[in-house]
This record gives sequence, C-alpha cells and structure tokens, in this order.
Amino acid sequence: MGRGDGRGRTVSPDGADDAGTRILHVDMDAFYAAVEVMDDPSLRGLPLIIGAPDGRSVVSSASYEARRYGVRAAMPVGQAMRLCPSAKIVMPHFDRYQAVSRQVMTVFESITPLVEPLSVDEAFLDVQGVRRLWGSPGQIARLVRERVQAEVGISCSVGVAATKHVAKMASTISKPDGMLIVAAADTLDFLAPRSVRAMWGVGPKASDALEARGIRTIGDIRDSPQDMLDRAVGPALGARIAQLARGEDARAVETERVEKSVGHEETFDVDVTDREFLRAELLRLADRVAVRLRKAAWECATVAIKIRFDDFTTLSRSQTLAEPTSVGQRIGEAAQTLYESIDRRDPVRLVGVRAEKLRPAGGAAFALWDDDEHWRKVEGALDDARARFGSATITRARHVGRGDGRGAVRHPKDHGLD
DNA sequence: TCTGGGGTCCTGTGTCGA
DNA sequence: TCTGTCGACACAGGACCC
Repeated sequence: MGRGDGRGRTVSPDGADDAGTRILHVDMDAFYAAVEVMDDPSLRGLPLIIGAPDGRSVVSSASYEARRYGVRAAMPVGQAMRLCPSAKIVMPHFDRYQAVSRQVMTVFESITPLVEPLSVDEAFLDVQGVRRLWGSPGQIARLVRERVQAEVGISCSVGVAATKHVAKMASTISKPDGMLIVAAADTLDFLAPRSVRAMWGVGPKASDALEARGIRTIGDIRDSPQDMLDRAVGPALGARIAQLARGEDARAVETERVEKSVGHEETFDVDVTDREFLRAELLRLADRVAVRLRKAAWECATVAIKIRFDDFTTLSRSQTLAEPTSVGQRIGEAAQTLYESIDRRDPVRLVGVRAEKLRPAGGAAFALWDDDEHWRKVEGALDDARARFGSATITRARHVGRGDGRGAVRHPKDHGLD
C-alpha cells in the first residue's frame, strides 16, 4: 500500500505491490483551477476561487492554495471570500473545461479502450487487457500520470485497485498529484480504519445515521449485523455498504452510459412572485431541454418541474404525457400545467424543467438490449421482425446504449416513412 | 453562512387492475 | 357480486455525486 508523504496525502513507492489489481481511477487535481492556470500562468500559486462573484453563486472549484483557507466546492462564493479575502475570483469557463476533458479522455483511450468517464474530471480505466502492451497496472498508472502532464499540461491523481470503489478511495487519498496502489490482498486492511464518510454513496445523512449507532469506520460496518445497517440507512444502501466494506464490488468499467433524463434549472438573482414571468421561464427552459433532446434524437415520456421557494423548500411535480415528445412547446405546456397545480404563492428562487423516461425519437415500437449477449439472444425475435417489417427497417441504434449492444427495432411508419 | 446546476438512485405512498 | 391481496406503475421527496 502507501505511506504518508508529509503533505497530508498517501502515495505508493515505485515498484509497490499491485498484484490482483486491474482498475485505475484517475482524478484531475483541482481541475477547473488547473485549466485556468494553464491558460493564464500568472495565476499560478495564487489562491483561486472558480465561481461567479454574484450574490447566489457557489464555488465550482478552488485551487489548493485556496483550500488551505477552508474554501471548498459548493460553498457560497461570499463565504469563500470571507475565508480567503486574498483569493482571486475567476469566472468559470465550462466549454473550455469540456474541451480539456476531451483531451484527457483521449489520452486514456490511447492506453485502454475500457474507459468510463464519471464526470468532466475523472474516469475509471480497466487495464487488464493491455498489460502486455504497457506493463502492470502500477506501471500503467505512472504512464497515465506522465502522459496527462506532458500532453495536456495538468496533474492528476490515480488510485489502483481490484475494484472501482477501492480505486476511487485510493485516488482521493493520494491527492494532489499522487498515486496509491492497493493490492487485492491489502483491500480489507486498507478499508477497515477509514471513515464511513469516505465511502461512495455515504453522505452527511447516512454517516450521521451510522455514527448514531456507533458505526464510524468501514471496519465497523463489516462487524455490524445487516439488520442494523438496514435500519440505519435503508435496505438498498445497507446492502451496498455491507458489500463494499467486505471489499466486494463486481461493477465493471462501462464505456458508454444511457442518459435517463435531461433538464435545466435556474436560480434567479432575486426571488420572483410574478407568475406570468415564471410561466415564461418554464417555457424557455423547456425549449432548451427540447433542443438537447432533438440533438440526441430522443423523446421524453414524462415532464417534471422543480420549484424552490425563498425558504428553500422545494416542490416537484411530474406528469406522463399522452404521447412522447421532443417539442419545446409541448414540454413547456406540460410544465406550465404542472406549475398551475401548485397553490403556494411564496416568492420563488429557482425553477427547473426536466425530461424523463427518454426513448429514441420516432420509436413507437422498439426494443432495447443491454449488451451483445442479449443482442444475440434476440436474433430469433429479430428474424420475426424482419419478416414482418422487411430487413431495411431493422436497425441497431447507435449511441442508444452501453457499448454498441443496445438496439432498436422500429417500423418505418414510426419514422413517417411509410 | 445561506445554500448552483447537472444528474442518478432510493423510498414511501397512492392507484389500479388482475 | 363483493372483498382482499398483490404487483406494477406513477408520483413526490430527498440523499448523494461531481
């Protein structure tokens, strides 16, 4: 495993044992701040707060110099400025972060095809199949770090482990600019002393509920009866954390993701009571949602709205449409109808519109399969479909699912072609 | 101190049809 | 015909992640 390096992080020495590992979790260090420094080197070494300086914004990212003052992501910018008055506030440039993220992902994909982006600044890599090409997982982790630094110009931290969960915990501990290898045989010793809060999926509420029962470390979770965990955090999370605490995590690195919803929301500079204005905002947000749906060739079957009042209470309403749609006007009208069902007249600070239950556009009759194995299983059904519709109508939709294995069977009528 | 915006997943409750 | 049960589904709210 690793050792403390005197800077509050834990790093593995050269040649550390990586037996039984295959998963890398790569996490960019203070990514937004690093991109801003790369684009404007005069910012190097300064405490940086990435966020809009207006009244209601929160910190998107902060440089490590600012973090020393207690500045954290998601903190109101005003509070961050009080903690670190010398910090420089930098407006975020999300398009630029996306572009740099693509560069980084390209580096990953040149090393292994099994890359699962988790967000703009982190990804899982499965390197089991490329060991003959690049070496052991520990050697590949070093290669990743060197190449991201050399080819993109920013630093990253890497966790190497047998499972996703442990790899992610390891990269967090190794930050910034470090790497930590947890050999499979060391997994339980690595997990046992760590706080329950360090586990993926355990936030403030769940950790409070666990700690109220004296469960403070991952080792405590392992030693606790399942029914106690279930009572504390519910059966689903209870079962999951029990497995993770035992080092069990069978999740594979998934190279593609299916989006399940698309939404936009907006917090106003000043709370709003004008209902006509709010109706117009819902329509505008619905239009933005619809544009994204059409770009991706999706329709939504359900429309949901979110209203947050001045006291921060938040209501949501949703409605399943008679017909799926990607038309902004239809989504907007549904959003307005949902809004009219809310009687409360208090000032509103946020409205949001979300499209849910997404499906391929034009697909009145379609079927989806998760992977190649299932795809092959339905070959018989496909033959039937070909006989009914003609072979030209049988499509295996691209970008519809994980890998290229999720397909759709449609009739040309559904595309208005018949 | 005063809480963004993009999402996913889980839980509880109510409804409806077999 | 009436009633109870159960599963599926829709909906609302909330926790969590980056």
